[in-house]
Amino acid sequence: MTQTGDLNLMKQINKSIVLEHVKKHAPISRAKIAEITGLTKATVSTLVHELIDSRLVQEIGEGASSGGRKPMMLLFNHTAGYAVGVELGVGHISAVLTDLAGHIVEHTEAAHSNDSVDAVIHRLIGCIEEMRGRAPDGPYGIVGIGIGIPGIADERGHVLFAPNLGWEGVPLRARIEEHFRLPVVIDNEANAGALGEKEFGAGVNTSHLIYVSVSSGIGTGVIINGQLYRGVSGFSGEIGHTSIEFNGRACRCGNVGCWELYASEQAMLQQAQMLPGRPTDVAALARLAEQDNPEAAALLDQTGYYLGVGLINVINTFNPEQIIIGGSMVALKQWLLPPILQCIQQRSLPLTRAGLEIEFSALRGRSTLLGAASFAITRFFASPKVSV
Amino acid sequence: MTQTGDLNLMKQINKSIVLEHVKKHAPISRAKIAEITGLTKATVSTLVHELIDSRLVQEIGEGASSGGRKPMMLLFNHTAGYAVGVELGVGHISAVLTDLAGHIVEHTEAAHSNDSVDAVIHRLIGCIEEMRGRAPDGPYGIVGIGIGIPGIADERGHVLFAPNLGWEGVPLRARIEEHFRLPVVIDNEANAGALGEKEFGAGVNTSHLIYVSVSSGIGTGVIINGQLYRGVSGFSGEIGHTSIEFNGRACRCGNVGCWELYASEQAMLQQAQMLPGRPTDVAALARLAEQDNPEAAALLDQTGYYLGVGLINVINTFNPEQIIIGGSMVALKQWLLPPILQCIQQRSLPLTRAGLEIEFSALRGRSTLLGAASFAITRFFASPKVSV
DNA sequence: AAAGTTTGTAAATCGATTAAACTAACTTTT
DNA sequence: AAAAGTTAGTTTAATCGATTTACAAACTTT
Repeated sequence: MTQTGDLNLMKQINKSIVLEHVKKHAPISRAKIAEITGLTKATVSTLVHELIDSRLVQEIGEGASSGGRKPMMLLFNHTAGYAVGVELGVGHISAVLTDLAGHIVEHTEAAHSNDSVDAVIHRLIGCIEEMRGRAPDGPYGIVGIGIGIPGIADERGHVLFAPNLGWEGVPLRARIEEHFRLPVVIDNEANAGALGEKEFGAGVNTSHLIYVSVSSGIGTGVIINGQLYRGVSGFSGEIGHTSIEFNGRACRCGNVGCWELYASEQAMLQQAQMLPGRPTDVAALARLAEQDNPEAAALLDQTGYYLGVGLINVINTFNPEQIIIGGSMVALKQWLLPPILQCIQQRSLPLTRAGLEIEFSALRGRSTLLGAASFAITRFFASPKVSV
Repeated sequence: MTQTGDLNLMKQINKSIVLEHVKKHAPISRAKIAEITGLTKATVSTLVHELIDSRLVQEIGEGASSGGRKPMMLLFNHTAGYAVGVELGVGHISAVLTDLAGHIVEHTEAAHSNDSVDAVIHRLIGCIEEMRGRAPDGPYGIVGIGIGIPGIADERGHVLFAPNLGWEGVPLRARIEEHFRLPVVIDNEANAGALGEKEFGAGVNTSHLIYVSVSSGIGTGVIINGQLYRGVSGFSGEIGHTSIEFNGRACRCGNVGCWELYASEQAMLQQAQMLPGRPTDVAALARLAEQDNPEAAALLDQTGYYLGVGLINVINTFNPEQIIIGGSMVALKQWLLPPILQCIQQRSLPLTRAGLEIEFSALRGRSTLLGAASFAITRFFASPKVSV
């Protein structure tokens, strides 16, 4: 049973094209949509009418005339529904409530002691319930829940492997869906981060981007042709565990000389123990660097170099349009970016480098949360019920 | 001007679904196609009628009854047209003529002295002309020409960079199209090889595969969701130039410790100079290994190990369904595969490794040629003129 | 020989887009 | 200020491909 072409598919395609244009070029008139999409004015008119009926689009009033009848301007009704985005960390849970445009309207945080799976899920449900309770009314209410996890999930929403949580084979989606009776999407935190950047962050205009989340480890999310690439079993993007030194130290993953053994926050802070004051977190190290401590500067320089080494591999592998660096190391941008750029300048192919943007996340640690919410929103628009 | 949904698109989708099924499940009846695609019998009937009219499908006779009227069996008419596939090597040109199913019906080879771009193109045109001249008659004649090059081409068919040929900025597609007045597709030889394996080789049932061509260098072709991934500017898959030792030897690409400095044929043969008889090619080394020479065995073991080290990076990056190793090293499969598998067994994540197939090309050096032909065939079926 | 199956076509219907005409509302020109 | 020209959006009829339903043809099984 392949996906065949029928009138239904046709309408679905055109309707989502129209909505996409309203979202992207708002405020916009029906005539303008017809002009830039190539659809006829009549088609756009009927589709817009249906979108207004389903409360996803609003007429906002007349726009300025350009020598004829004034156009009626259209807006995406981003408050027609809300999504919950959750980041499940080690010892920590964050959750946000966003509208359909990814604007955060509520947020909450909680610690968890990570003692048992049930206890963590209980806390998780608590956070989500809080967000649900604070959601404003809207025609669609809460459209879904997205959860970013520090590990791998399969398409059924089972957490296959989350070493830092100590989880293996936890049917998380089923557990949450059972409680809330809402669609739930589970995915890796780096994948969520990548999607967050693509939808609401530095990557809105990019279709080939790699998101590199540098925190205690290094996680990566790969977006190709505007879509997350998950690999055949959801394991793609374990670039943190590619080797940059085949005779290097053994990693707990089984490989040797993994990138994250050199360039992660953990690797850096380990080295930082030899520095004055023994900084134990990024902020402390940043303070030290601000005081022009030469050893701190050298350590940051070296970490940037290691990041660059791995990024060159990413560049030569994917030839991406954009690389976005997220995670806790974003705070060190001013010290890390120069050595990263220098390393890439020296070692990468000029033609591959051309047109490549390397940026730090501008979402200030919320890329994963927004990406998780985006999972739910995307699923909402893809569902046949709304059939946009 | 986006691609919108209209009746034309609808028909195009369904028609290619029908043709795809005829190709894949031939011989097959109209009723069976309707059953497995979900299209109605009437729709299948009219589409098949049009495909027969355009000579792409044939009725081959009645099949066995399963308790009712006998079905009329359909076949893809693979001799309706022919494609030329060319491999442009360093000092060497190969060309094949294939039918629309990728069966090789003619082939030729030629040497070139690589003295000037014009001289090489002249030779190239000669080979293609020979293939064209030997092509049987068919309703569509020669549908196109595909050329695999040892370098990078952009979407206009300009050879941007081919260091081993010494080419830079050669408008190869324009030159060949001008001469033959036929559609020409230019792409990297590894990309062609990947497509060849996907269409006609070990990867026919796979949608996420990585083709690794190990010859003098290491080239890679990445197929994701059944499609070649080319990167934003055509440079994806330079995995041969990812570093596996960040303090290693400098590579001519500008990077350091590149995989191909360790695991390519060239790297191996360089080491082989210390062996008895100083083997200068793969065949000579194979002979030495067959005589149970321990140093040769050790060298092959080491090369397999290096290949494995890089393949683990590929696996952790892409989580592919299949990895196909091609190129001149295929002849050494019996010595290389064990150390490769051992290395992967030891160092890769069990869950990522699960279900992964690692194979050597079974197309015996013709994956690039077949892939090149496949470029032309794919373009033929995608062209609006045929509008399958 | 009758009943049941399966294949493939034919005729009528449906539904979404399109093309063309039209109304509405505005600006510019005379 | 009236006339002419522009632009926005709707209405109406036409088109076209898939679907639904019906049916004829050609089998096998009972």
